[in-house]
Amino acid sequence: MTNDLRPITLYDSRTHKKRPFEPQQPGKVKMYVCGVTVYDLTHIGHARVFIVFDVLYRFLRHLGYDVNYVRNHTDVDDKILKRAAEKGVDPLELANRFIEELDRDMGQLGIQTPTVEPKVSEHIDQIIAMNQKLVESGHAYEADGDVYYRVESFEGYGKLSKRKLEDMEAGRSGRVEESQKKEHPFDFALWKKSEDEEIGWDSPWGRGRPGWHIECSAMSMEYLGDTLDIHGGGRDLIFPHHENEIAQSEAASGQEPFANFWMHVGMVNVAETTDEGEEVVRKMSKSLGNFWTTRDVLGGYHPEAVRYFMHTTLYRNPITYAMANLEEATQRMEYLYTALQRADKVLERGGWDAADNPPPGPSVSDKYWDLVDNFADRYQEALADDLNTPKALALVGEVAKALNEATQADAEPTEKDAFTVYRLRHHLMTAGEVLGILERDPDQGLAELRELRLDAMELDPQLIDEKIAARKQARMNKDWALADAIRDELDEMGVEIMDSPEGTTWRMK
RNA sequence: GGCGGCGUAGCCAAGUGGUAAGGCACGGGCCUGCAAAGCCCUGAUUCACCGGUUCGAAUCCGGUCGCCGCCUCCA
Repeated sequence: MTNDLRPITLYDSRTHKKRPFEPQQPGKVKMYVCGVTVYDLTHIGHARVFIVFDVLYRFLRHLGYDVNYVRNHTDVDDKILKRAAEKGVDPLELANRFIEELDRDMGQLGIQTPTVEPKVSEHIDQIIAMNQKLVESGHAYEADGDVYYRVESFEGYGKLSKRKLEDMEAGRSGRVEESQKKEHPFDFALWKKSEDEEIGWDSPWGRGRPGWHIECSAMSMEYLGDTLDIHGGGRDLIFPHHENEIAQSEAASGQEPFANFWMHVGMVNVAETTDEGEEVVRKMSKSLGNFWTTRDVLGGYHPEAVRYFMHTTLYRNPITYAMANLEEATQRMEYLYTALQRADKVLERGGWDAADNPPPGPSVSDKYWDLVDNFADRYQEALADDLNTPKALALVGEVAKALNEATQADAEPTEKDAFTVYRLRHHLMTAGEVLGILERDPDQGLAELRELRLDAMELDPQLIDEKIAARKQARMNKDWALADAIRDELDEMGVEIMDSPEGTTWRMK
């Protein structure tokens, strides 16, 4: 029954506190996440946000919640118009192209498709209707074909970002839009007049296009109603984007709050060396030009390694993108897949397999009884605490270690041993499903992981296989000197070999 | 100037009142023809610093220092 689903706790950045998450309708979650303005390839800051909410989406459904997850594409925006003009292409075509690129990258990362992915260009009517409502109620005003939100008309303005209009220094960031048309410097555009050559739609205020913030209000309310259970996005959207969404949405609907929980994902930082040779860690951003595209990162690292890396830090904290961290994550993925591979081999040795012919239960070795029995609960508890993925990974590591320990022996396993391995393996797989890792067959996963490094070093796997075959021959002849020489040769190529009863496997160092 | 966050072992990183998870690196051992992989053992009397509250604080309060983010492009 939906009423007795496991409760979870989430940190709400509006109230700056963790509190029990209670959807308005028991068991049904309305979640809206701000997507990307599609005028370029995504960077890994975007990827982090997508991964975080993907895990939340997976976890809620894992617990049995019914989740209505809406994540938008902003396909009408001045940055898109600018880029399209530079390239001499149609803005919507440009946007669609980058939506396709985004889908490709996020698909590779194993991001599950949200329930709805609305586009601004397909919701112009809703945006105009909301603007009309705001103008009629005095929260917005028309000025020479533009429509502006009147921030002073909304008492709660600043409640999310905890700032007061009078405390803010207009122009502090050097990005204030000069406009004589506005009544107040912080009034923001709901609708912008379009010049003839610009994209535009007819409206009560003439031909124009939506401003930046209004689309999220209009589209979230279209699909999820006046009050969202969860609204998420990157931390840098708190002000002004989410602040403005609150002002628009609450003023338009008369309902408060617009969202019960605000979740904000920490920034991805990048370490750089200054001209003085100093190491500094700064936020990755387009304007600083220090960003890595998702595409580039996936060219060098496995998608599951990228996900693992993202899970090593709490989603609210900043994370530093660095090669060493991605390499460590890669190593951990290899460790986890190796544990699964060992489990499969042990089951096979006993005449069973995990899929069609599992070992009979329910008896489990005493040593692992607690772990097998409590794992699911402990794992859920970790994630139910505001998505504590580092803790979840610690538990995953615990199961993998137990699995490795339980598969130390080369002997044929007893029924009890095999069933223990089978259960531990199952837990590891289930845990992986929620985090979006370990979704490949172990052999496949390991092959993919090493393939990226193979490519990086421009090595031919066939050559490696040949050398391993030669070494096998030498070992059968007990020509240890030759066998070791071949191994050293492989080692210099960065190839590490592992002998086991089932034969020799290898991986990239 | 305003608002917010962070500072935990060599490195990464959980823990927010009950006596410091986990990972990487390092060292020792088991296994191995030798290795690797895997397994076992090993590391903070201590959580930036100072003071306070408390039977008890990394966790709460006050102050100091350092770093970062936002203040209408930003995930």
